[in-house]
Amino acid sequence: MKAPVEEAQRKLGEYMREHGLKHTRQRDQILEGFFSAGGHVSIDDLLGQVQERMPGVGYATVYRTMKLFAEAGVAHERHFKDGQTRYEPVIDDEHHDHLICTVCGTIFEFEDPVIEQRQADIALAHGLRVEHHRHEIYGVCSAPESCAHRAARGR
Amino acid sequence: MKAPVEEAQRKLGEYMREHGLKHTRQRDQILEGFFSAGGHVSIDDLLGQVQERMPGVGYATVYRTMKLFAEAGVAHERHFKDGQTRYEPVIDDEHHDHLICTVCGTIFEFEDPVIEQRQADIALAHGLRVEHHRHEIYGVCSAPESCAHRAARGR
DNA sequence: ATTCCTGCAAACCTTTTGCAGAGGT
DNA sequence: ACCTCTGCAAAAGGTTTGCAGGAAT
Repeated sequence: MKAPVEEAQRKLGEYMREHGLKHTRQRDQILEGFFSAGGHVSIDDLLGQVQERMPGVGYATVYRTMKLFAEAGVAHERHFKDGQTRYEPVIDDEHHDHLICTVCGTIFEFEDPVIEQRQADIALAHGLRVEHHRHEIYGVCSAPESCAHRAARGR
Repeated sequence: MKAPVEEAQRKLGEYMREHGLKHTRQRDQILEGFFSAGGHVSIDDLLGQVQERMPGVGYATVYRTMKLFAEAGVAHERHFKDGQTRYEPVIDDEHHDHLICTVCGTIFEFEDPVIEQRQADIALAHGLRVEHHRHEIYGVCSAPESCAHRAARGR
C-alpha cells in the first residue's frame, strides 16, 4: 500500500490534468506540508510551515491551494468552533467524525456504524436522502495529566 | 403550560436581576421578535424584524443582546454552513439536533436516544466525558415539490 | 446620582478578489 | 506564445469594541 501522500499526488495530478491546471513549486510544497502535518491544520499552520521552505508565499496562495485540494478530493474542509477553517487529508475515502477535548483541544477521530445507520433512518423518516453530515462531540478528558500535557505544548 | 416566551421572560429576568443588568425597550422587542420568529434566525432576520417596530436599532445591539440571551440560557447559538450565526429559542431545556435540506434550506429537528447513548460510549472509550455535541445531517428532499415550494419563498 | 445601554463608526479577523508580473505548458 | 499562478494589497463579510450621550435603577 502506497503512502497517503503518493496517492494524493496521483489523484491531484489527475484532477489538474483534466482541468488544464499547472504544476507549481508552491502546490508541491503545500501538498507535502499538508500531509506531513498529519491533520486538522489551519491555514496559519500551513502557511508557517510552507514559509520555512519558501519564504514569500502568501496567504492567498495557501487559501487558493487548499480550496483546490478540496475540489480535487485530497483534502476535507472542517469548521470547528475556533472560527478557522481546518483541513485534513482524505485517506482512501474513509469517513470519520470528531471527538474534541475542550480543555486541551486534542481531536480524536471516531466512526460508528450504529450512528451512521440511525442517521440514514432519521433522514428517511423526514423524506430526505443523506448527502453528508457533521458530527462533533465535545468533552473533557478524564485523564487531566495527558490533557494538560498537550495543552502545554500549544494547540 | 406557559407560552415559551413567558418562560423565557422569567428566566431572562432572573438572570438580569442576578447580574445587575437593566431592562430596556430594545431587549424586550428583541426577545419578542426572537420568539415569534420561531427558530434558526440570523442576526439580519432579527434586526429587520425589530427595526419594523423600532427603527434606529443597530447591529451592535442585536449582537450584544443575542449574546446575552445565550448566556442567560434562553437562546442557543448555532453555526451552520452559511457563515452566519443563527439563534433558536431554548424550550424547557430540551435537546435536539438538525437535519437540513441542501436544496431548499429547510431545517428539521430530531432527537435520537440511540445516538445519544453511542456518543457517551464513544467519548468514554477515549477517556472523555461529553459536555455537548453538534450533529447536523445534510440531505436532499425526496419530495422535490415541497422542497421547491419552500425554496420559492426564500431561504 | 450612579451604572448600565445604545447607536454610531471604526476596528477586527478570516477569507476572497483584482491586478500586474512571473512561471508552467 | 499562451494561459495559469503567484504575491501583494485592497475588499468583503460577519462580528466585536470604544466612545459619548441617553435611559434605567
